[in-house]
Amino acid sequence: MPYRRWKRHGHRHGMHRMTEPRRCIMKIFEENAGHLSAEEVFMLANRYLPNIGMATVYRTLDILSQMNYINKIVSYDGRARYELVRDNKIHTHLFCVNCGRVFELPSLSEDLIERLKKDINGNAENMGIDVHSFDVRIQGLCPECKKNK
Amino acid sequence: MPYRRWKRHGHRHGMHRMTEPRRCIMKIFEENAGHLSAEEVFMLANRYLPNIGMATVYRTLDILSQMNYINKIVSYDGRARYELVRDNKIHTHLFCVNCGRVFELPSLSEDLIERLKKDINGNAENMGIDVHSFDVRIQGLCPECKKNK
DNA sequence: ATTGATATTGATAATCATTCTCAATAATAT
DNA sequence: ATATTATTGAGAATGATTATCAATATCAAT
Repeated sequence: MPYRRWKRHGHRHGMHRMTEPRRCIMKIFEENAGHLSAEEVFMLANRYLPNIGMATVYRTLDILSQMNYINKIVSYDGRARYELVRDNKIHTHLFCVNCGRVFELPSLSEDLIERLKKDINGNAENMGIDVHSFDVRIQGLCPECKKNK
Repeated sequence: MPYRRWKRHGHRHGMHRMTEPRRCIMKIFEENAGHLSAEEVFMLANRYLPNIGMATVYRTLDILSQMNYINKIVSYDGRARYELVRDNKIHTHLFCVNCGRVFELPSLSEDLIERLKKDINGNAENMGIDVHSFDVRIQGLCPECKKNK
C-alpha cells in the first residue's frame, strides 16, 4: 500500500491520526520480509522510538490487520506472527506441531493457485464472506524435530 | 484409529498407560464431529468423570496431537480447537479476523486436492519434513462480521 | 492375584501473550 | 493558536495454557 494512501484507507478502519509509532511500525513491515512476532516488532521499533510501549504495538498490529495491510498468523506456540500482505502471494507454511515454529515452503505452481482462487472465491460468494487472503498450512514436523523423534 | 491400536501407537508418543481420562477423551472425539476447545472437551468429559482436571485434558490433547490422532487448530482468539483426524479429509476453514470464530467451508474438488497433495508431498520430501495433515485457511470476515462493517 | 516401580492424575500455582485502564500527550480541524 | 479528542505509555488485569508435586492408579514381573 503506497504511503500516501495510508491515511485515507486507515480512516475506514479506525485509524484517524498518523502518528510516529504507526509510521514506524508500517515502515518496519515494508523493510522486513518474514514473520514478525509482536515482540520482534517491538524491539525493532524500539531502536527508533525508545519510549514505545508494548500496548501500542499490539494496538497498531490490530488495526493494520483489520486494514488488511498485514496478515496475522497464529501458530501452535500461542504466539502470533505478522507479515506484510503482498499481492497475489499465496503462502505455504509448515507449522511444526512440536516446536511451534513457522516455515515458509516453496510456492505452489501458478495454475494450481489460479484454480484454488477460483474454487475459493466461488464458495466465498455463495456464503457471503469476505476473503482477505488464504494460505495452505501444513501441520507436521520440521526437519529438526523430525530428526529428534 | 481402531481401539486396539491405541496403546501400541500411543507408546511411541509417550502414552504408556491407558487410563480412564484418556479413554474418555478419545471417545469424546469419536462421538463429536467439529472443533472442540479444551474447555468443551473438559465439560463433556466431566459428565463421565466428575473429578477430571483441566491439566489432564490439556496433557491428553497434547499427546493425542503428537500421535496425530487429533488435529490442533489455533484461531485468532488465542484459543485452540481440536478435531479428530479423518483420512483423506482436507479442510477449508474460514478464520474470521474480527470475531475469531472458525467456519468449515465446502470441500475443494477431488482432483484439486489430489494435485495439492502431490505438490506438497514433493516439497516435503525435498525439505525433510513430516506432513501430518494440511488444510486451506482463509483469513477474512464471516457473514455476520461482514454485515456489521 | 500381589506387589513394586513409576506413569499419571488433580489441585494449585506459575507463566506468558495479549488486552484493559487511565491520566498524560499529541495530531488535526477550525 | 487553540480546542477537541484520538492516541499514547505504564502498569495492572485477563485468560489460555503449563509446570509443580504429593497422591494415586496402571501394568509388568513375580
